[in-house]
Amino acid sequence: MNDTVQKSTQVRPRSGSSGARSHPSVEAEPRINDPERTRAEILRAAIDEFGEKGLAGARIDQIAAATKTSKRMIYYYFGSKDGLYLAALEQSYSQVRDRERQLQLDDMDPETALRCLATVMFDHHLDNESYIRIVMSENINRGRYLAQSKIIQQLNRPAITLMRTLYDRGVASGVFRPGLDATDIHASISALCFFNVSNRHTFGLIFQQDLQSPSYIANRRENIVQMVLRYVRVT
Amino acid sequence: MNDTVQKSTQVRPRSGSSGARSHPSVEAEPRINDPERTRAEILRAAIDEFGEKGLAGARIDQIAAATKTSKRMIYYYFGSKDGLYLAALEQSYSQVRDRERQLQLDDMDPETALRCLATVMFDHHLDNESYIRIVMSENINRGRYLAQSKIIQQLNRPAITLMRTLYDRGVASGVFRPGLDATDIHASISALCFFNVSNRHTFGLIFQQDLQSPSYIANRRENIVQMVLRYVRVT
DNA sequence: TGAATAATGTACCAGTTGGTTCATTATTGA
DNA sequence: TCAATAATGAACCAACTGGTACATTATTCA
Repeated sequence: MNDTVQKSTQVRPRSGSSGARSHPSVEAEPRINDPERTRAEILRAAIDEFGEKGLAGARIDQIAAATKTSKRMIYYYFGSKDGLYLAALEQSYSQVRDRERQLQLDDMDPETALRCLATVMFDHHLDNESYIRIVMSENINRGRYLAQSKIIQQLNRPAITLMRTLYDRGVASGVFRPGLDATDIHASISALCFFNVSNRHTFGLIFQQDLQSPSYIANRRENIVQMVLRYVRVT
Repeated sequence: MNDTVQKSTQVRPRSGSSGARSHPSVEAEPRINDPERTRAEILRAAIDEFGEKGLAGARIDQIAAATKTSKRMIYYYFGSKDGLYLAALEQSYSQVRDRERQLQLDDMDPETALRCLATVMFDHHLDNESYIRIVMSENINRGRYLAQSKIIQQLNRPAITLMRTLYDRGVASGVFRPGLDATDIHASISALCFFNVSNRHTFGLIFQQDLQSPSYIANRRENIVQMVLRYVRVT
C-alpha cells in the first residue's frame, strides 16, 4: 500500500551523546521511545507558550513545534489543551517553590533573615518571568484551572510556614512587633515583588522608566526590603 | 403606532454583477443613526469582554452581541480587533484617572493625606476590576498596544505629581524622611493595591482565604496603609 | 520469541472567528 | 431639493486551530 516506506536502516546510531533526534528527512533513524523526556519537553514548551500568550492565546501547534515531538503526543499525554495548561501551571508553581525551599534562614537573626527572604523573593520573581506570566494568565481565568489542582495547597504551605517561624522568632527576640499575620506579610512581599515584574510593561511605559535597568532594580529591591523591615520592626 | 411606512420597495435591478442580496421588504421601523451612542456602546462592551477574556480570548462576535449594533459597526468605527482593544485600554485608564483626580489632599496634613490617598487607591482598585484585568491582559501583551497610545503618559502624569507634592510637603514639615522617590512610593502603593485584586484568585486558592470577605478587605487595607506610612515616616 | 501494549507520526477535519462584500437607509449641506 | 456622504445590516468566507482517525514502530514480558 505504501511504497514510500523507509526501512532497512541498519545504521545503528549510538544513543550516546544527548540523543538529538533529527527529523526523518531522507533516511530515518530508528525511533527511540522516551516517554519521560517527551512529557517533560512538552511541559517545558507549554510553560513558555502559555506564559507568553495566556491560555486563550497559546497555540497547541506552536507548542508542538517547539518540541521534537508532535501535537499527537500532547493529546496522548495531556488529553486536551486545558489538561496541558493545568499541568504547566502546577509545574510552574512546583519549580518556583522548589527553589524557595532551599533557603536556610534559621541560622540568621530574624531581621537579617527577613531581609534575606525579601531579597531572595525579589530576585526570584525577576528570574521567573514565565511563572509570573502564567500566574497572571490564571488570574485572568479567575483561578478556574488552579482550583482543579489537588496539590497546589500542599505545594505552597511551606512558604507560609517559613514566614511564620521567622516572624515568631523576631517577636520572641523583641525586634518585631507582635500582632501581625504571617500570611499578610507574605502577601505584601509577594505583591511588591510580583507587581515589579508583572506590570513592568505598563508601568514603565506610563512613567517612562526602564524597570529592567540594573540601577532601577537595585533601587527597587532595597526600597522593598526597607518597606518590609519597617513594617515589622518595633518602634 | 407605526405610520412611517417604508415606501413601496420596488424591485431594484441589481447593478451589474451577480450575487446581489436584497432586503426583505417587510416593514421596519426607520433606523435612527446615533454614531456617538453606537461608539460608546461598543466601547463599553469591549472593556467588559477584553477584561473578562484578555485580547486573545475576547470574541468580536461576543462584543457585538452585547450591543444593539452589529459586528460591522465595530469594524466601521475601530477598524480591527486590535484597534478596538487599544481604544478600550485607553478608555479604561481614562475612567480610572478621572475618578482619581477628584481627590482634594492639599487641605490635610501630610500623614493624613497619605493615609487617605492609600485608602482611596485601595478601594479604587477593588471597585475597578475590569480595569485591573485589562491592564493585566496588556502586560501579557508586553505593553505592545499601550505603547501605541499617544495619550497615556499625559493621562497618568497627575498621579505622580500628586504624590510628589504630598511627599514634599511631608518632608518640609518634618514628618516624612527625605531622600525618597515619589514614583517609587506610588509604585509600592500600586503594587499592594493592584495585587490584592489581580491575584486574588490564585492567592486565595493557595492560602485558602476569601480575599473578598469584608473582614479580609478591612484588615488588608489597614495593613497596606500602615506599610506605606511606616515606610515614609521619620524615626 | 512473539503477541500485547505503549509510544509515535501523518494527514486530515469540522467548528470557530476575524474580517469583508454587497447592499441599503439615514443625514447633511449647498 | 437632491446628490454626496455617513451609518448600518446580513450574509458570507478563508484561515486558523483544537482535536482525531488511521497507520506504524518501539518495548515489554510471559
